[in-house]
Amino acid sequence: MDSVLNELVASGKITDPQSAKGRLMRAAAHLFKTKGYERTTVRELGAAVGIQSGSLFHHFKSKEAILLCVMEETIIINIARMHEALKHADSATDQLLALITCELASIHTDTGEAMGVLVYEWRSLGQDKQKYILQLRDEYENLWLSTIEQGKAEGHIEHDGFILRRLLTGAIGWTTTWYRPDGDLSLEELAKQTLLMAIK
Amino acid sequence: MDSVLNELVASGKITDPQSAKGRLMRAAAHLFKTKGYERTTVRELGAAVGIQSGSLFHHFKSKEAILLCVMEETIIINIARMHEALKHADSATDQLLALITCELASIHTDTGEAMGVLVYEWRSLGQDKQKYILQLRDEYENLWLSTIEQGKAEGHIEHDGFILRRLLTGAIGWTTTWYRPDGDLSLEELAKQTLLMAIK
DNA sequence: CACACTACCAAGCAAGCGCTTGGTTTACAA
DNA sequence: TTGTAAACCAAGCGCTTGCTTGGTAGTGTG
Repeated sequence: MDSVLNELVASGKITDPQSAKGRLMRAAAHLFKTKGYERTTVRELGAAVGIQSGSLFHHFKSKEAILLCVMEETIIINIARMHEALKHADSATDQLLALITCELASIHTDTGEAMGVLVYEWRSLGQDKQKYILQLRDEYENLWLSTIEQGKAEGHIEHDGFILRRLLTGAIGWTTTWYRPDGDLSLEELAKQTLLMAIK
Repeated sequence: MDSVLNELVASGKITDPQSAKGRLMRAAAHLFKTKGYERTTVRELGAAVGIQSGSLFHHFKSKEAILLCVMEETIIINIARMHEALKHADSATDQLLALITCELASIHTDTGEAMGVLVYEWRSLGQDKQKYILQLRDEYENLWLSTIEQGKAEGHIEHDGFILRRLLTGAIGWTTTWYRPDGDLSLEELAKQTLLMAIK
């Protein structure tokens, strides 16, 4: 299962989560998410994976490089997963639900902490790195926009496409602050309620 | 005009924006919003208002106290403005539109930068201070929830109340990243499009 | 065995941080 | 004119930060 991830690892586009580097990145995502990038020290980072702070710089050339790597791989994984999800949906409404579900899953399953970092810590990147990440995001966003336009063509959507996407981005992203996957509300039900905002 | 603000200043609940302390807080809100709290140094803060870094500590006992003060006063102002806005709306739909407009205005007019700080920098507060701010927020949130419940009673809302409020919080809050008040889209039109997500 | 390479440690440097201190200027009231 | 308090400056302290350095085990290869 999770053939999408396996394929990305096999093709070398993503660090193997089992490797030392992969474990470090997961620990970094956790600390960056819960404490914030700036408030996380390299000493904490090292302690989290059981090595000295200086040894981090054998794997990454700087603390910022760790952040960038976490962000970069997270986007790549979720673009791939989204493409996969779209394959199995037919109508525009189904596709929109698939995108919503996919984005909610990206926030609340394995890549959840990294997604939080991606959204809330981008200011800690240098300008050129910000641009690079933004470029990757564009590819992701275009998947959304074309699906929404299709929904308008089919008459299920009233909103302006750009505005709707942005409102949904906020609504979905914010769930990171309140939604708990192990609570009463299922991810599917949450996705349905979110879809309800988008269609007539 | 802006009698709400004037009254709060007159009653001593809010720092006079004209005073030295008020100017410092505005500068702090600007820097905290654009650079983030942790990446803003007391030296920058001082330079922004034309004093030495050490002199800041004549007005505030710590850097964190500045952050807390910015957040606290921002909530107080916007709770007051929201109460005022609700007075002039009749139906639940009108009231909801009023709340949406009010929250959008809080983000995109005078308190905008401070609101951004409130939303994105709360982790930089110590635990006890976080609780205090959260408490203030509860008062604000209750205004929303009771309005939404009224909308359900009148049959204009399908969503679960808590979920809808949270989705709207995200959708509205996220506008800080993309909406420009001086662009083509008016704040009223944006409010309408947001309302459109909430009602049938 | 010799060599190379990866992964790490122990120690610490230079810079920047929040904040303190002791003293000076300014404003205003008695 | 003198006294008092607020507002500020110049200097720097003590600490933490990201990162560097020189060296050492462990592992695989010819």
